[in-house]
Amino acid sequence: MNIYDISKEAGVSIATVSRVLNGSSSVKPVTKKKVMDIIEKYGYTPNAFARGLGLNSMNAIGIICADCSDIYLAKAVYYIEGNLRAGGYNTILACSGYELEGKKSALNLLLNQRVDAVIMVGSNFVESEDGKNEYIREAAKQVPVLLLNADLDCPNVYCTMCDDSKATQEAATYLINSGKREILYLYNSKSYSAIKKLTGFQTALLVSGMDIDKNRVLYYDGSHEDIEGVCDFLCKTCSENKLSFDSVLAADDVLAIGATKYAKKMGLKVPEDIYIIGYNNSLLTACNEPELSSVDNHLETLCSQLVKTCIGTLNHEDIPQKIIFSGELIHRGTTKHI
Amino acid sequence: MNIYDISKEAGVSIATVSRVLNGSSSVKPVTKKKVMDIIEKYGYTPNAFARGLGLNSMNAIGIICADCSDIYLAKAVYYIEGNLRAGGYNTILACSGYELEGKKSALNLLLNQRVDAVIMVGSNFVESEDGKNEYIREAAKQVPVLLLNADLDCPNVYCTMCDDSKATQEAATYLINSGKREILYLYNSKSYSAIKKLTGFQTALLVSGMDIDKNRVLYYDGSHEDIEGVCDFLCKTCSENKLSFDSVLAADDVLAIGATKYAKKMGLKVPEDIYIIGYNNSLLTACNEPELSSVDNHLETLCSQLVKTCIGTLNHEDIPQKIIFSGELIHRGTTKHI
DNA sequence: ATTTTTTATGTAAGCGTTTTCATAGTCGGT
DNA sequence: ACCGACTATGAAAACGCTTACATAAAAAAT
Repeated sequence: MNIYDISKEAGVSIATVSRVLNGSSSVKPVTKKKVMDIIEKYGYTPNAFARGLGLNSMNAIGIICADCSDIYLAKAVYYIEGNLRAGGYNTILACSGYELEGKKSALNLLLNQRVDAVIMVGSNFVESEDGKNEYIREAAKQVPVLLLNADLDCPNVYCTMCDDSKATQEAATYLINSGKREILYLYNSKSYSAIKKLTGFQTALLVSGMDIDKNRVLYYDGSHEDIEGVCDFLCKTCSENKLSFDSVLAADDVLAIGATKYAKKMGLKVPEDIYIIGYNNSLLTACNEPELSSVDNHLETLCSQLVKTCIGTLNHEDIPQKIIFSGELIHRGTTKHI
Repeated sequence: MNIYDISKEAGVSIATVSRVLNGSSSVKPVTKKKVMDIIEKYGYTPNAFARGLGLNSMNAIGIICADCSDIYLAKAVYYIEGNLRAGGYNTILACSGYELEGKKSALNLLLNQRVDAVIMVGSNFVESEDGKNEYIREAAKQVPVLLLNADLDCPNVYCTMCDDSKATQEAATYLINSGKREILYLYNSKSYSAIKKLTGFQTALLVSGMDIDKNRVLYYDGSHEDIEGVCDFLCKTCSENKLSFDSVLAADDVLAIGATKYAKKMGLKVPEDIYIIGYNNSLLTACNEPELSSVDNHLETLCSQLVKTCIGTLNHEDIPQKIIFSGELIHRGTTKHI
């Protein structure tokens, strides 16, 4: 069943059928109805390949994320997919892993599929070391590239992000204002955005006239999901360095929950003895005991804006290259809000 | 840059270039190298649409899931995507929501994209009421349909699943053998598979000569992620019905964690006073306190097998229509293993 | 009534592959 | 040296659509 069959049955040319399908130029209402009826009768749908060949577009957007099973990235993919679908676009998904090679090959895969644009989900896509971002610049020469929670100056690259630096700074400032003086900062990534969060933390300390104690800035090198691993890591590191702290600011909820476990193991009471703040405000916050205070970065809004930007550029609208939202500290049981 | 440009530069016909690209029939090694060199020189990649038109396949598989931000479904999507990519297939993702209409339209979307096969992720895709599964049967007339954790008898539909009924029965039997007599069963879906789990639970009771107390089989109608909601629901329902129980078997980790919250709220000690068992063995088990015992259904194995089946059918291999794995109760802090 | 403008439709040329069929070239066997 | 059997290659059709251009029909203007 192809466009010829339809045109034959309707007694019109294939051009007319095509016009009906695309609703583009003018077709007499009578003709339109006649064609529509036949189309419905046979349940005909145009061949996407042929259409793609003609239009050089498949109405598909590629999404790359490192790991779509990550609780935070999965949410992002979900929101983005929904918005894209609502906008008439399909979503081609590629998970790349966290290594550069994987990212490059996932990107090539999508470009070969002739996606109309590429959305890269997650701060881990922009490296602090700029040379490593060359592959993104290359891709941007072919199609618009949209970054979620990452920042890269490059033509045809559009960034939608939360100001993680500011949000982290605010969270840290809250801890300081609550009288905390021994804040442990926990992070698990060295992406551009991770570095910015760290900077935000340090800025808060400096602004308050506090020293930055390098021992209290810990990088956890394990799996992004391994809560037990975080706890063990803290046990080991803290006993080795005889490290104490009165609060934890984590770059991620998993880290924060690991820290909660550790604190309890040490016999500390949360939040009486120690405050703990996570980041992402994920489902996990509800599992913790007490429930985890966490920085919310309005993921749903970010994603909806990102897709708007995406579709906007595809329609050749004039679109700002960077859109920055603010984060917000959500107070729960692991901090006492004054 | 298209196949003509390559052929011209290499001084051969486009047919030869095509043959080199597809590695199909015989091409003289010298010619092959010559063509390859030119292809690499220009970084040429064939146009996916044109190829799709010719082959009537884009090497893409459609994945439908209700909600790819669900912690369990996201994992499934992740494993499937990885396996598909390793097998040379792309993944087109469509999230359908839990309503029938959404499922139908997501499916149509994918079929219009001319995917080579459709993978439906999640037990919620097969309804107990068989009429509602007609759209799956229709789809199966066009392309192979692969179901993860769902069961449907239909030509060209292939099911890969965990025997949830048996696994649930085993978990319940464990509780009974541990001396529990007032087991609360908690569930939140009425999919085919959810019903089978419930049946497994009931079978365990019957086999042990226990009565099925309908009051202790609770259906939670709220969001799949709302731990607090589950807790509230239990507070309300249990106080209304003056319900007590000495153990909880939940169809899902979120439900189980909600139950843990409730138990603690009531002043019960876990596991001393009450045992709790979840289902899916997700990341959440590690957040609970004590850590949640949960039924693992070997998702990674399921997914890898499902993709094997998928690629097998596409290669017209002889493939069994149903593959059933066993689940396994993983013991952690919410049960005392004897 | 005639000319001009507008609207509706058809014709045919791409789009970039794959693949069938035909043909030229190569090689071993006689 | 010649024939048959392969092997390597090319020419061209097919895939199903979009769209620029051409044209016929209808409407508006004179």
